[in-house]
Amino acid sequence: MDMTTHRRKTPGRPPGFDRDAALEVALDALWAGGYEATPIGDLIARMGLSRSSFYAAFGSKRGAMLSAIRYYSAGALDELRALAARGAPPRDRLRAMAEIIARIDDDRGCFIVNCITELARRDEDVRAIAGDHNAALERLLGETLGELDVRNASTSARTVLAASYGATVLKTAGTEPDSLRRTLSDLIDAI
Amino acid sequence: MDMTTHRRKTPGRPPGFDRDAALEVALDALWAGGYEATPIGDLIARMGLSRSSFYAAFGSKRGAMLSAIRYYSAGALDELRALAARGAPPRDRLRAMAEIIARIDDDRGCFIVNCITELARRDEDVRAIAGDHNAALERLLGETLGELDVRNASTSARTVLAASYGATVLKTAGTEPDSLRRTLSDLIDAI
DNA sequence: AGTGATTTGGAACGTCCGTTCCGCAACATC
DNA sequence: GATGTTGCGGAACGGACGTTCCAAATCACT
Repeated sequence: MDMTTHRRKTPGRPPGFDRDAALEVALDALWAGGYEATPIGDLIARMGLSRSSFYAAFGSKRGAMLSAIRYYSAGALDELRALAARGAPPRDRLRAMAEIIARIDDDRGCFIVNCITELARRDEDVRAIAGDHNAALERLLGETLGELDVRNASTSARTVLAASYGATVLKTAGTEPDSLRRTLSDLIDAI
Repeated sequence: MDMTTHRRKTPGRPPGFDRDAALEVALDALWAGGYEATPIGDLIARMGLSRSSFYAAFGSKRGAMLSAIRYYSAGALDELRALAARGAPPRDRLRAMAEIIARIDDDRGCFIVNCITELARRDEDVRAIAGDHNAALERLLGETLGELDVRNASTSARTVLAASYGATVLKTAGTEPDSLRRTLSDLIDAI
């Protein structure tokens, strides 16, 4: 049966900030500083909102972190899907995808990798989100690899993913980005 | 010319703990909990020494962390050198080395990888130690790869290292260890 | 304009952190 | 046994942390 009563939209004062814009700033800060090492005061200040608004919107520091991870994952997957759908030769696309996954051009490393190593062991929600993200990456790489005549695309996909994640780590420890780009490129050529 | 004065050994009360034993406990705790998330109180309690002794021995939490990283690096390199010197076929040795590097059987991941992603960006000493460690790993893998007739052993060494580090990360996020063992094994077979 | 729901700014809270400090105990040396 | 040096136990410190709370401000809707 239909509700005959008039459905009101939310009354009261509307929020004075864009949630996604704030989330992007939060991602930036947490990405650069890490979870534990980023005080919530700095986070809130950079987001440009008050403590009340922050806690109303995200519930807790951990809540903001989880939202930031989901936000990053969605953005990265979009970027990679667009890359995978291009008309370039499969190996060229794979190279570009690997470099995006490894964040070769960003000196903060891969946010997902950072989250996994810092949090996934003690936070099952982080682990679940990261696991889904990794599975999606593997699937995406596997699809592009499938366009080549390789014996088993899905096995190679995991290899490329692992090498990309490892490259991120090596880069953070000082290995030259160009050198790692070559490493990933050579691996993809060898498949 | 000789010192005619009698050289005394250190007077006063000798320490009541073994520095290396304490360091091993510190490594265990920091490995399991991470740097920021491990309170120094827990650390000291598990080490079984008083705050005074801790600060006399390591100077600070960061000092203990740096010592723990060096301790881990030395131990891991010893383990790998012993493995590399075995009489088994090169690829078998490489498989064993990759699994040690990736810490496939330890659910805390690779301590060096954890340190890199959490600390290396903001701590140049950590970055330097980790960089040296990675270079040593690459050299060790390259030597064993050199026993095979591969085109360029050093390039492949970096690939194996990156894949091992990536495997550690994937495992922490939930990927099955056996599956990753196979991934690393396949990669080494394909070289 | 009045009403009610919601956001906002900022003070305040209790807790936990890493580190320092000090009096006493323990040991080597003479 | 006396002396000098070091290690030890534990209280104490200042500051920073994540979170809560409340009065005032703001807006949608009548």
